[in-house]
Amino acid sequence: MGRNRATLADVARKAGLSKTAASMVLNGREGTRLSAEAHQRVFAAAEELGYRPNLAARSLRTRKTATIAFVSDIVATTRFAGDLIRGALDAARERDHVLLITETQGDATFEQYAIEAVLDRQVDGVIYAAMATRRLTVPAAILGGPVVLLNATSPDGLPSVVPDDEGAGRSVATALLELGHRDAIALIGRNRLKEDDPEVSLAARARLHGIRQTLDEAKVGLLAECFCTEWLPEHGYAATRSLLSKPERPSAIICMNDRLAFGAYQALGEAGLTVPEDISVISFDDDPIAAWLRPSLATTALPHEQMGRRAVELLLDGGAVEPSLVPMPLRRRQSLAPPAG
Amino acid sequence: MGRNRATLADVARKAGLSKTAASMVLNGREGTRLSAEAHQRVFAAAEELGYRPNLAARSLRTRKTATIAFVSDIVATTRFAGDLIRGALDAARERDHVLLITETQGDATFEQYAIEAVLDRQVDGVIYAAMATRRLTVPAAILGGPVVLLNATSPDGLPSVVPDDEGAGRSVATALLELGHRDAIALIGRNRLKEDDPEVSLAARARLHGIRQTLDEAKVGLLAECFCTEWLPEHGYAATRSLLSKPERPSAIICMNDRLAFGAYQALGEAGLTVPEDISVISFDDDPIAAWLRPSLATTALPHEQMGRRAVELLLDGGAVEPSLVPMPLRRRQSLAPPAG
DNA sequence: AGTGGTCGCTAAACTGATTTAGCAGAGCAT
DNA sequence: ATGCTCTGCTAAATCAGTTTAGCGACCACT
Repeated sequence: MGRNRATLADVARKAGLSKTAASMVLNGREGTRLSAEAHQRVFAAAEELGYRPNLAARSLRTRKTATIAFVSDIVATTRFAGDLIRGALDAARERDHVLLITETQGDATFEQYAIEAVLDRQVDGVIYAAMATRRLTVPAAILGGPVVLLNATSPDGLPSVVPDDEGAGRSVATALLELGHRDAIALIGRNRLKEDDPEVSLAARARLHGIRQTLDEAKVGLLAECFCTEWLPEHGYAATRSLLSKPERPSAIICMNDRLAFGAYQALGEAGLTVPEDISVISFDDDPIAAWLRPSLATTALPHEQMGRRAVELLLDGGAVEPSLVPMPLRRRQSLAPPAG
Repeated sequence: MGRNRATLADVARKAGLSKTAASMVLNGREGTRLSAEAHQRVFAAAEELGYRPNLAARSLRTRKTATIAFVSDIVATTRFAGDLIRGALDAARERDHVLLITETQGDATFEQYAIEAVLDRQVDGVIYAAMATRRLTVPAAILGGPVVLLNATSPDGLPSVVPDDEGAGRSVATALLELGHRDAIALIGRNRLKEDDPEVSLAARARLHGIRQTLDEAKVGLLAECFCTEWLPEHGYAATRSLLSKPERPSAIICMNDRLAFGAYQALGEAGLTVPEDISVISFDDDPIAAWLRPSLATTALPHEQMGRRAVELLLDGGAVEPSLVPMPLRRRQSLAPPAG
């Protein structure tokens, strides 16, 4: 790769100047006293030779690589990871940086390896990303340089970027209240583990808190709360069936994520109920399926692209120490309507 | 990042030997005549200092960075990209390599920039990935070194890795024939653009060809073929409705991808038909939704993880010049049954 | 005439590794 | 005693940049 690239020495020779002069001109150093003509000659020579600096050589001296490590537990299993990466990629490009991506698969050995691999390559900083919003402890090895936590927080008070799940909870509840839903709102997706262990999830508790807070303020109580061991369609399906077997039918269902809502749709369809005429449904995440469902599903979007972007900004431009909360926009879609009759 | 790292000189000093000796011992060079005791001392010193070589310095000399560029058009918009990357990441790790990921967003300027950025960093090779299987022309700039095309082919005969869509077409048709479906099989997702322009898609034509070939051999003809301008749920929905409006009802539907099938499910549900008792459905891709649908959707899986892996193997280990076809396994699920009565 | 300052530029050191060329000493034969 | 080979190791060059220190020419001022 990159055989026959012109070097700085080549440029200097062609311009009839020293490497020093060429280096200074090309780096646009202030305060140098090189003549305008020298500038011309260097630029012309560089242009003509198609000169591009060898960043390995440069970083040996400057200890800057213009490279950021993106270390995450799992990139593949969620379709959100791509957005996180894309946002980071965009922001990095704008700052002339590039991303070295590694995955730990939640395995300590792999993690150790991944971190050594990126540190050996002298990255300028590390974005340590989790695929589920949670609290975690950062491996000591990366604390030697700038670190930003992405979709995670840590007890060490490192800079971090997380979605505003509590705000999303408020948006969801507010949307239903505004439509006139009151005491017939059901919630699907309660989960003790997710709610109580911040190392498993921060989202569950925050979403619940946001919902509760808003409903409390309106003096409205939940009609029912269904617990689910996982947030998968089959659990949403089962929860909805159990919900419908009770005497009081809900006017609206809040699902803790879109996959649960997907299951809920299936159960509602089988029960002959139509969304939103009989029951409104709203949820969290804005998974691609939310827009594909019939009727399309109202949900609050995980702002993953924004978050990835923000992480790079924090890392390179510095900024706030307290967790950076990225708002989750509400996507109003067809699954919302005022309560029936 | 990485302040205070011990250098080779530190190790040599501590071992009471020269940098040369230390370098040779640590690299396990054959044919050197350093004593067993010298080996001991170097290893001990390196261990004690926690020495890790500075790869920027090494690669300046060796012109190897143990880094691969992964350049793709779009990583974010498809949930498959993650699998492609994960496979590549795994294979790279096994070979002590790391991935530098960039995205071109299909924009020529960004592409130019991305390629310069990775070449400046002296990557050992480039994986050039497309998110839709298609034919493309590789930018000349990366032809100076090893290149592998991932999910794409090029007219230049570069090594490439693509899914075996034709084989998938045969699997799908065979599965239906084995269940006893004959002349009442409908196909949803014909698309002239995708079928005729290899720069748009290679999958559509190959899938169609595989299906046709198998049906022809069994002397079976398609009951109907629906064209769709895009392969999205709404188009599958519309196509299925038009299909059901005709007098002859199909016993099975082949959808060109899972999103079309998702739309088909919705239309079938509304028409009061049940899958698979009334109509079998089978498709391509193995999108996560395929397993979430009720009944779960039989489909042929895009082997993205395998493909990512294969690309790295081809790049680093060398190998076949003709396109490497990765099989698409058939996922037999609940949406298949023998034709009704 | 000597001193000091500015201008325009360069030599050489430096980054941290690998690699080439070769040196000192021991052992052996002549 | 000399020459030769082999052993065990090292000095120095090299990779492609950045950075420090400073050199020679010219001018102005006392």
